[in-house]
Amino acid sequence: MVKVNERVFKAMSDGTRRRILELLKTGPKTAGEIADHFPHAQPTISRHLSVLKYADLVVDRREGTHIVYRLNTTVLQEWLAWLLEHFGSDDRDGEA
Amino acid sequence: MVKVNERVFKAMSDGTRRRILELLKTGPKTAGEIADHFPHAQPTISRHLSVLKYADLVVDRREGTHIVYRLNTTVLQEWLAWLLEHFGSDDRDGEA
DNA sequence: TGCGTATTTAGCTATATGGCTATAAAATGA
DNA sequence: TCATTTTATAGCCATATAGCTAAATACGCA
Repeated sequence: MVKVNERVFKAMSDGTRRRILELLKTGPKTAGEIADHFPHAQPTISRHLSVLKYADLVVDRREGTHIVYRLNTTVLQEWLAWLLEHFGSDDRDGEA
Repeated sequence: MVKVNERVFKAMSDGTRRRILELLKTGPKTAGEIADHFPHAQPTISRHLSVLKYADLVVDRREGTHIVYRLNTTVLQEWLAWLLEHFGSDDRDGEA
């Protein structure tokens, strides 16, 4: 069983996926709207979305014909917190 | 020309390399000392070190027979800052 | 049911990655 | 110079990744 954290690192290691996440920061978007922002074929973006979903970084919900993706802010923030905990500079006040 | 940031993401996407960085947080180590901490063959660790070096996350210095690796704290911190800027939660005070 | 739209899945290719063993290279000391 | 130690490089293999096109699936509506 792969830890979520590991999947998040893999998901974040691709520039297109990071740009998808940044795009989703502006609000939920359908798969098609997302694909329109990138120079790749639509199935390519679909695959990126599934990687992001596997990492739990995004959540999808069907709405009629469309599938709407939105950021899973919680996982993203938890990942950032993990990073800071492990690699953040230790020059703060209450450092144990 | 690949941006450093991109290389950092790639470098960080591997668990062994992240553990090498965590190890180096405890202070500089020779390549051999680092390799001793992992269940992989020495050349495998050497390759991981070169990936970290390519991302500028570590710096090496020859000391006689040994090669001492140390964290490049600056790049790591700048990467974290970039991450926070792009993906950090915006629910802080002075948000523009 | 049948059609059109939206999206995913399948299947392919090319390249990248991470592991290994064997070998090379650099420094030291006899 | 030669042997020893330390580390890197070369070369190989298996798997993963990212891209594509073509086909399948899901839904809404006539």
